[in-house]
Amino acid sequence: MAAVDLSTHPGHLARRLQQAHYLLWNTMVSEEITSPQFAVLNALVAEPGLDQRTVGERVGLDRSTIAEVISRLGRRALLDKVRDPQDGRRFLLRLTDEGLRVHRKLTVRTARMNQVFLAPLSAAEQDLFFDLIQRVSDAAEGLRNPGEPVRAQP
Amino acid sequence: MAAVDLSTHPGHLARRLQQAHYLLWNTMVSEEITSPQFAVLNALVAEPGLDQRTVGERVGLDRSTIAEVISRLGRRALLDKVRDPQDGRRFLLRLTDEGLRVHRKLTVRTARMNQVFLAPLSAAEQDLFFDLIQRVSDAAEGLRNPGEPVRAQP
DNA sequence: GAAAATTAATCAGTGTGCTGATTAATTGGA
DNA sequence: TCCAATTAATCAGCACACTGATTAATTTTC
Repeated sequence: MAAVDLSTHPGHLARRLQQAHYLLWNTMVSEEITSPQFAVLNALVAEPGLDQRTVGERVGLDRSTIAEVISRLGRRALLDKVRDPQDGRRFLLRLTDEGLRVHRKLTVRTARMNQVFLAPLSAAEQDLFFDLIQRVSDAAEGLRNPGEPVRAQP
Repeated sequence: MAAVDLSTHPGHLARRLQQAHYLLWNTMVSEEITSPQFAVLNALVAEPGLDQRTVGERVGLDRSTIAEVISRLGRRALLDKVRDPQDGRRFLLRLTDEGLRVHRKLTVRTARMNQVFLAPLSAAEQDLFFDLIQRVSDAAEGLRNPGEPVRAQP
């Protein structure tokens, strides 16, 4: 009888939070385009012509996952993939007109969904929510690459 | 040029948080047993003899996912699966001695990992972190089944 | 300028997570 | 009692997510 209370385990809470979000996304935003796919579209709106690896970096997806996400978006004709003439290893990515249109539409719906999702928190609590999660994520991310300290001492 | 700032999108933050957790789990807890697998072991320590569906309910995994997780734990001989003689549809689940041993070992390591993961937050902030995430998750969960209000009026 | 190191993308393999359809067993009602 | 509804589990199909190995192109180094 040495069971643990999972409600004090951040990993468990993170998974539950993502599930809750997935649910709401599906009902309020889109059943075709997923949240990571929207993140990729958004990155390419901000910086058209990025290569695949860099897009992955921007949205926090590894090389394999980003490849699949991009191939799906390509299949739906939401983006174009062109070999970089300067560097034959790279593919340069750019949204199609349809991709831009979808991004615009989902931006509106996503904003509405976020409001509903965060409605149980006051404005001050919402800020705190972002801040706390971001600090924990950043710190864990920092443990990954010990070669790049957050602040180097002289 | 209508790109959005993803750092104010709870879904994006939830995904990043889970990634960060996954990373730390792998290095500090186990490369074989995943966090959801540990959650299942933990549920069966708390309530031995549960059926598959109920375990899924306890840890927040749907019928398909819980089936695969359990089949993996069974393959590793961490739990036993026996037909319920009372109800031939159910399988009753119970940890093996090895399953108990693994749960004990991982409980210690998980506690250590959680400390490291939450280290960037003060004790008060950690409480807040749990509270905010839980409230958002619970509220979204509540939107799912409108037939079960949180508090019924008499 | 050719060999070595690096880098972008892909592939194979594993695991989580969801939905819709199906199968098998149990329960409830006419 | 028998037929209908419900329920537990499985299966097929899709999508995300990571690692390690491979391939192809570029850059570095000697």
